[in-house]
Amino acid sequence: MSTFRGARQPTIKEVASRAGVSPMTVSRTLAGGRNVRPDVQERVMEAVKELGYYRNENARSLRPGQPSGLVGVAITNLANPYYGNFALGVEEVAAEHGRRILLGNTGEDDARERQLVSDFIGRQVDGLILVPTSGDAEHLRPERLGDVPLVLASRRVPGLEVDTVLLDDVGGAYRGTRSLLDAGHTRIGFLGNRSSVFTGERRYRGYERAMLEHGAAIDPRIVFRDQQDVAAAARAAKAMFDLADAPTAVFSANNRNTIGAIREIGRRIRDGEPLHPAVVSFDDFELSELMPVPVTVIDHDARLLGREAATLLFSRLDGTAEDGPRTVELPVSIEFP
Amino acid sequence: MSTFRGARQPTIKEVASRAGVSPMTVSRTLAGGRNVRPDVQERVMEAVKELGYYRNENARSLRPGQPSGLVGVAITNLANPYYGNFALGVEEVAAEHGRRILLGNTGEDDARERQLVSDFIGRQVDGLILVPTSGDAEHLRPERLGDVPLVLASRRVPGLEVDTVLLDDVGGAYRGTRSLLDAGHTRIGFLGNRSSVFTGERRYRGYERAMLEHGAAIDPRIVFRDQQDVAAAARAAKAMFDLADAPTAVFSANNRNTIGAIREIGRRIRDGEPLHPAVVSFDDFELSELMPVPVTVIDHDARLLGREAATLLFSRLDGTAEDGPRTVELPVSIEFP
DNA sequence: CTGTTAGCGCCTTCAC
DNA sequence: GTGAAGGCGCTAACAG
Repeated sequence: MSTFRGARQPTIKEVASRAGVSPMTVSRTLAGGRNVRPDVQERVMEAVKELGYYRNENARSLRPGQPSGLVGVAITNLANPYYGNFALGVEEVAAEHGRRILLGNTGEDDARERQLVSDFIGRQVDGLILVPTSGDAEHLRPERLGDVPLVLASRRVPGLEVDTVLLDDVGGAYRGTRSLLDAGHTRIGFLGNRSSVFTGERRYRGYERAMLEHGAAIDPRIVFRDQQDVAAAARAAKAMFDLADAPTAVFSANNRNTIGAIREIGRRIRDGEPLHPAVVSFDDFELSELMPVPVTVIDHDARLLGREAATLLFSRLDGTAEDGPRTVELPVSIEFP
Repeated sequence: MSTFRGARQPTIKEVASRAGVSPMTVSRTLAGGRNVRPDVQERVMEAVKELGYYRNENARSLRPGQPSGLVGVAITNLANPYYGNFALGVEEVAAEHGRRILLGNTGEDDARERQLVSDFIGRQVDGLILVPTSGDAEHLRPERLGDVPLVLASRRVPGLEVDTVLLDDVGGAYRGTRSLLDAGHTRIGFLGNRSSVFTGERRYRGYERAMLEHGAAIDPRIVFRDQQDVAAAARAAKAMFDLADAPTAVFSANNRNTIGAIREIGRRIRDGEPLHPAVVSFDDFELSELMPVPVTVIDHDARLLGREAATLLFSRLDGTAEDGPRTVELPVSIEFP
């Protein structure tokens, strides 16, 4: 029972000898058949089929200047449906351009991100798409990447000027908070990410701006900015509603916080508490219309974000792109209950 | 503004000449440094750093018998959080084994699956993990794959005997349906996938077995087996509840059908209909505890399924595996409301 | 301990 | 319209 040595694939030589031609003729046939007699092409294709031959793409891309046809994609958390959709968008556009994606999950770990990126470079990717973990920019500088084009998605990296696709975090959070203020709420709690997370910071800024503009006070006791998962969010919501002067409305900066908050609110309602806060959620979730409290959703399209990132990358690869780094900010839409 | 030609990476030769040694010494150093003087190693590593050199993995794996370190993964729908988690599980185990994944989305399209698989083979993947679209087995036969090991996940392909990871679909559906019967329901509707989808068929079988065993009649008018998305599921649920003799409980064979059914039920309840069916859902979903009707969930771990698939594959690659094709069937757990 | 040779699979370039 | 030579980046095998 010896170690599996990697099945040997048939090579162009074997196809050639089977078809009674030289490897060059096989190569030319596979490249479209220019300057190869039709009957010879036919013999070649037959040999290809019989042997189950597939052209070795790795050997092909060995030649300098030959693209590998690979795009390296590193995201923070594939378990989050949002990033699944993002990856799908990237994959779709890559496929449309005849490229394949190498996918890695960073889990918000800087070291893992570095490791993935260098591996991708070692595999000769034509480009990189990255949802960066809030870290330093050193390992992402163009010269460190051997000038492989890089597109950032969802978040920026401080000090790194590259093509970027973002959501309108600030505007969405502003408008969401605004809708609560317009409905008469002034005591509005905030649930969100660590401020070190780019989107966490931006969404807080939108909340803050709306509050200040309206002359509403921001009470630090109902601002919770450190929840990265549902359980933590539920605990924060509990602390918020345990206050004597609990908020009458909650702005939640992302899906995870929304689920946690609503879980806590639902629990209290089932326990008979006379609690009916309005909720605004950045990020959509399914069945939001069936929640025990009305939920306003700030919706956006992760798949589109992925498509935009890939489009940006390929425009760079095709040389269609202008020179400077570009930023695309996708709009969000507000859906009232 | 010419086309971007793929940034040329520094090669082992450049590192060698910079460090004043031969390429072999660089190669040896990078391979761990056996038989290289420490001070020379240091010089080499310095040159590597200065030049930003990354070993070209594609060139490396050109050598026959050398694994590429790549695993091809094709799934049906990355937008489905279930498969996002599955992909994550595969990625994790692959990373633990120092492998990277090439990810493709088939969208339940046979042609696309064939295309992806041949591309993966052309890129010299060491193995394949596939959630097959219910199609034929021809293009997946070992000889067509150049004997690259293949693991199927979630579904089987008729006539293809390979390593497979499945859920206990039949048992889960049986127990779920059984719990409804035990609660006194006998008129139980079924919502599910096309029977051509492997899991759709298996889950129906579990439902059917429980019903027949209990002596409950299966009324074709409340069995809907052709819904692949939420909208279709909601329509099916509507048809079901529009009947004069509507069911008192619903068994839903997957997440998409559950969401559709509950959306429809919620709508009717809001409209004042005196409707309170019990629901059993194969597949978990968030906030199921807050639904307007009690939902029993047949839960399972997609990420674990991915991990198992990858584990099966790597045991094959390491030669640890026994000979015959193996099937792993993961248990499901039932969570009552 | 280090270097030279040769060859992996493919394709550009140059003959014929 | 076809083939032979050579080289892409890397490393086993064989010197020294």
